[in-house]
Amino acid sequence: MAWTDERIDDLKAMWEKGMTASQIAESLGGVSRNAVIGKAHRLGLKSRPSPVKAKDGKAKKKPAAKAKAAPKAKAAPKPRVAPAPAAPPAPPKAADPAAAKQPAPPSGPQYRSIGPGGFTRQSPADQQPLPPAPPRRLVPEKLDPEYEDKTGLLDLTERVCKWPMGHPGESDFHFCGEAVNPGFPYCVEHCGRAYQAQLPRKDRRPPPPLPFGGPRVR
DNA sequence: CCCTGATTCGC
DNA sequence: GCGAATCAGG
Repeated sequence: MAWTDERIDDLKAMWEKGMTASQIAESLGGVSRNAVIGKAHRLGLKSRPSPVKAKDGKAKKKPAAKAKAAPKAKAAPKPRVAPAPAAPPAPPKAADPAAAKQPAPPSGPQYRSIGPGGFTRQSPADQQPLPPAPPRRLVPEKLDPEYEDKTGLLDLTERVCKWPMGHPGESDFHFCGEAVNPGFPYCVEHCGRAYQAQLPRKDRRPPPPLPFGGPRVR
């Protein structure tokens, strides 16, 4: 992402407004916190309460060219930004009383596998058919105070589980909010639901019929 | 751990 | 010029 005049103006305004580099980076989009800080300094915007002391005078030696040439020795420098999961999130299931009880102990073959984050994929035998979507409300109803402290849209960060609970627009809609399985958008439990093991093709059962013969059109 | 800003230096 | 990597304090 290039630093257009417009983005630079936004950066300046936000920086001077006291927003943190992270907030600015998120707001601008397409740049990291480091990029924002680096740019701010290049623009001469510096100086803000920094947690790091400005050690002066003595012994402020940088370890100099330390390791900069050398660290390439590290075979796998881990990228700071985790790649987005290839698989898009599976559609969340509604809170369904019937689904609360686990199915009887599996009598059929079990297909399980371990996901890349170490979670156990849900066996197809355990998979619940998606219940039909309830009627949707287009405008959120008034927020139920009971859910005010639940994880809402604005509470989502890279490290909380983004698995939706309930339905958007309803008063009890919120997100799981547990600590994520590192590198994934969901907690371990919900990774197991989002990334599911596949049956061998030949054994695959046809998908349940879609309600009223087709996807909804909005 | 999480956050923060500062700095360096390969590109 | 850019920003990832790193540092260092809270």
